[in-house]
Amino acid sequence: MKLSTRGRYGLKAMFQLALHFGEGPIPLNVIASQQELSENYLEQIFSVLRKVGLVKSVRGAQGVYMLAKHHKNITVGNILRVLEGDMAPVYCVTDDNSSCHREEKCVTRLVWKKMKDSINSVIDSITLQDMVEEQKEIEKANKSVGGF
Amino acid sequence: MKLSTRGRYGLKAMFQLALHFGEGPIPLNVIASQQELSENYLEQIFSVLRKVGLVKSVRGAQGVYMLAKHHKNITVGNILRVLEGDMAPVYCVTDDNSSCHREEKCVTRLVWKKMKDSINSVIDSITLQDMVEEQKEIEKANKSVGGF
DNA sequence: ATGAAAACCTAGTAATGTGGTTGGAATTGA
DNA sequence: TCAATTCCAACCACATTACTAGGTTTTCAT
Repeated sequence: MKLSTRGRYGLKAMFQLALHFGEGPIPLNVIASQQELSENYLEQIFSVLRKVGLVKSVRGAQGVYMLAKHHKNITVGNILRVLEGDMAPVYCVTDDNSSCHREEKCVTRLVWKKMKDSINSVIDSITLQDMVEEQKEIEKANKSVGGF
Repeated sequence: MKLSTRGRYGLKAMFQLALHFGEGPIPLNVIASQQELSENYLEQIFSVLRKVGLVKSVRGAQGVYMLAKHHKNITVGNILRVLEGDMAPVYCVTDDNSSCHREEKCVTRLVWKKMKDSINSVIDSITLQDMVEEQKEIEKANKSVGGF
């Protein structure tokens, strides 16, 4: 029951983009080195994010990535579902479930359903903007106690 | 972000034990064939469940497994945490987290924490008894519409 | 124009985890 | 005593993960 690196790296990188939203877009190698990730690997992740319209890119020298829309309109759920697939604990409660002939009569399925709904309700309620604001709070708190 | 078969099979099997709580214990091969699972594989799962005290066993011919305590006192969370490990979406919010030098200052960590808490709150709120009662409800509903 | 820097793309690959199987030993009721 | 069952340890094939490698394309700066 663990997320893969795709979801983890992807969210972290998107959060970085959101943090520097006003200050112009960022090339990928900067994000990669900030987060100590492989640039090539992060590229693959961003390729997916771009194709679903969560980020935009500018090609060529001085090329960059940027959020495709305001970070208040991007939720953690948007990102994770793209990178991890349907956020369901078992396949029989995914959106594209074709299997599971027992369907409704299965009580364990109800349990999985509750887990799924709970997970999605959390990740859909957190936007990148929420995270940015939280970050600013933390920085402020640290500064007021003398930093570090 | 999927459960492994261990968690899925384990919960289903424990649910079977709970369903037949009054009617005496059940040998593993019965459960295995009911759920169409490998008996040997299920044994490995029950070995773990026994060692943590969720089930008891009787050895020898006519050997059986039974719940170690009343099914109202066993939650889905009890079972899943044993079979899947800490139900956290990433390692940095597991109980035995030794890594993650950033610790408190990390906003994404707060997101993972919320996911973890949400998941655990769901699975800890459902007991095997709840599932048994739900099953009885379903059966009753089916019967009253003419069965099948 | 040209070179460098970046996005973009595809294939391969080592390590790890998953989901078992195999084959037995120990225990005990009939 | 034998058959049924729990118990145990090792092994194994396959899939997935988390990359790396090595390019192609695009575009800016000079």
